[in-house]
Amino acid sequence: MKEPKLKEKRWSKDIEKEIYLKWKEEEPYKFDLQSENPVFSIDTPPPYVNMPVHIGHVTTYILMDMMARSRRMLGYNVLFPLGLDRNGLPIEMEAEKRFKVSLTKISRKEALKLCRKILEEASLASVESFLKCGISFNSWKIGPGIGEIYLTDSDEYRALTQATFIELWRKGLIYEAERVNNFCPGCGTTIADAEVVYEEKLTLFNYIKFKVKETGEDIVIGTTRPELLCSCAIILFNPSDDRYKHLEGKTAIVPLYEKEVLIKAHPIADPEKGTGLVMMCSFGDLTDVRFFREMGLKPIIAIDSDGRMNENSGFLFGLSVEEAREKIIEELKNKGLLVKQEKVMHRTPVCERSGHPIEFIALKEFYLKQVEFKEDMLELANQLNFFAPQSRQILIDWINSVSIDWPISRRRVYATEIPLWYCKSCGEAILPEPGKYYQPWNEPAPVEKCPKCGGKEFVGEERVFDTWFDSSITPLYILGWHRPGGIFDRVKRCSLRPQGKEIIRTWLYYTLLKCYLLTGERIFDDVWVNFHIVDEKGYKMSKSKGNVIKPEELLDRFGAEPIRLWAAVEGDITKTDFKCSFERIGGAAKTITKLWNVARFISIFDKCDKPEKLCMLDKWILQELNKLIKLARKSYGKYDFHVPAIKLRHFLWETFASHYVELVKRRAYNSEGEFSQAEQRSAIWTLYECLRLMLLLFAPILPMISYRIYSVLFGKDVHKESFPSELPKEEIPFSTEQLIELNKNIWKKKKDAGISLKDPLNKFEIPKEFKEIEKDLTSCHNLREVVWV
RNA sequence: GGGCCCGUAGUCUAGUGGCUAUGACGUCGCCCUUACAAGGCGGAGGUCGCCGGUUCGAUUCCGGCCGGGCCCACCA
Repeated sequence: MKEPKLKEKRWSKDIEKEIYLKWKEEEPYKFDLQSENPVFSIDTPPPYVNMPVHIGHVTTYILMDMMARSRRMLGYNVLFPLGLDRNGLPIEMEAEKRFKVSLTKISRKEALKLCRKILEEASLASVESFLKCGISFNSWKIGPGIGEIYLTDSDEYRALTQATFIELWRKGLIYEAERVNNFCPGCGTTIADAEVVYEEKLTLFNYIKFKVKETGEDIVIGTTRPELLCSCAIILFNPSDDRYKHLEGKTAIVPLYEKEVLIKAHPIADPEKGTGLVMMCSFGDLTDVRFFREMGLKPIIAIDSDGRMNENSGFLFGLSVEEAREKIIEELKNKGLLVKQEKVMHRTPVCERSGHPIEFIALKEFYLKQVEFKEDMLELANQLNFFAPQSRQILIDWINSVSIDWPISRRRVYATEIPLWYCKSCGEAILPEPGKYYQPWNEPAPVEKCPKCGGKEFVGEERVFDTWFDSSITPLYILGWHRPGGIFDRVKRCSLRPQGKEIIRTWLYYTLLKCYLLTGERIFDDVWVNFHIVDEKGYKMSKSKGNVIKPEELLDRFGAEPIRLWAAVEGDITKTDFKCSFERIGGAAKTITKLWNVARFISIFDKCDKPEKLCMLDKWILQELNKLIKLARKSYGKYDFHVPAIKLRHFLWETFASHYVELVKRRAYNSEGEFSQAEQRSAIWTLYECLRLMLLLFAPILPMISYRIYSVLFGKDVHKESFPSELPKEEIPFSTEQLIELNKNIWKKKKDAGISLKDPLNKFEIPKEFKEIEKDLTSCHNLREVVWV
């Protein structure tokens, strides 16, 4: 027997390693600035550097890689860069935890030093995992070039963030205002609505006794925020609530503080809630804010920007909100003013990053106008192609819910600085020229004299940007907008934004908004929105649940190709979550082995040229494969790898391996000389041709195994080949189903007769449609006599 | 309270107004048949969530319900 040209007995992650290290070294997927081909650009989500890579990242980047690889084979010049997010609170929070300091309480330079330390230590684990997965990023080097790995805290990136601010400022789209907004005491900064999430928390609903001044009667008010008693401005009941009609216009006395407040009917009070009486405090939530504004009530601010109670709260002064709540409850209890307490589940607004409950505090912040652009944003949302189409609605719902402009300034340290200085004498804001990275707190103003008053002294702005203000320009950055050598002017927009559905209201929305305000157009053609990877039981993976599956663990156990096949075969992640199951990934690994074995078998034969005329059986299998070529071309273009992967796998195991290979084997060997040389050549050529086409179809999904087999057997890089076009149509006298049925019948008959598959069968009836493949049939099944029917 | 999505064998999944509902994993039985036992062959397993309607005919279209997930909203 001949030696297979594929030496290794089976596929292994060691072979994978050889290949990805070679790719890392040679960078075969480098973005080609000279190419004339149409550009296909992918705005890859930049993962946070200091967080461990989640299996969800790995899976979605694998799917993005399939998109990149298939577009390359379809003739596009693909821009597929990796970015790493290094700005903002996650870094700062880790620094605070690790070094046990509050970054806002130490010197700014010191604080930045600690953050840089965290960043230095943050291993490039994510980069390493992506490499092992065979992801075809343009480059593995960090740098400013188009396609290179970019860091969101690099001077280049921050300079661009600042340039966008300067431009938006000049367009009059940014203003500063003091208004009550979401404030996270944990982070010590204002945050946007998009960063607020709600958590069901068990809270005590406290029933507190007030006295009515005029009648001396007691009334009872339920509240979850007793610590705000000092800021109580009015007490409301519903106009339809007969229990309290007699209280209209009377005065209540706030317990402990002995302050007098009005009692009034107002539809905002719900008779069903608590006792039907509600106290309005400044501020328990944003409704209160609105209410105070509408009623012209003067708010009493009880919580300061450090999250502690201020002098207005009297005996609670200096306590944190939680401490204050405990203390005041204690005090109310002691004085017999607390009637009862109920435990209620309460939807509490918390900060998405720190998990700290939100307070409502007025601070001066910069805002980017967005409310007046809602209609434009809805229009953009309708112009985009969403994959899956249902995801569009999530964006539309969010746009419709926008009610205030976007607060973009933050009182933190490790983020892009707001590039502004102020004249010390007249307060005029001084804007620098765009194009450079500025640190106003650390460097002199860009002007000598104030253009307004001629003053010569300036003070630098200390606030920084919301991280989303940085993240919302990734497409502009990767396309090199406003950058020499960039391709933005040529391509105008980014082809594809792939991202998770949980960041539609932040990353997608803000990117569309900002790029629209800057360029006047939609920045993407397509948006691909993915669901998530959950554990085997369907629960979200989290550290606290201890159900996190690390990608490294999977890569170690299976290698990348089985994970990649699983990612395609498991389901449609734009419509549903994937359950991560070792069993299923292991199942995918079998297909990798099968592909390897099939190729190894074919590699036994010496490749030959295409014969003049192909045998009917060979024409048939090529027509079968042609169906897959058609399907894959269509589906890959729509980012659907699921259906083609399933069909490809089935073709490989069933149609090709079980039926075609079994039937053609003896003709390919032709060890007894029963076939002509032309017939033998037809078999061998077709085996190779099928393998070649299968590898081309599999290449975007299984890049490493297809790369290896293709280079050994065909001497070329499969990823530099064009995607196969449809084959010319041939008439086949029998159907695939008929043929499979026929084979199965013969196998079954032999089995029932208790004879071996290679034993002869004396008489067998075969439909005459198969006449043209008679020799293959009789030889394969060892049929002595065929009765044609 | 409003909205969106989902519901097909133990698990995952394809699919369509019409043949006996697709395929995989798992499971059971038999088999080392010379590429592959990480294999081959064969079998079991389903009222396509429930109830109505449209239709000659519904898993598919429509309405309602139940179950699951997500998002939004002023429940103090």
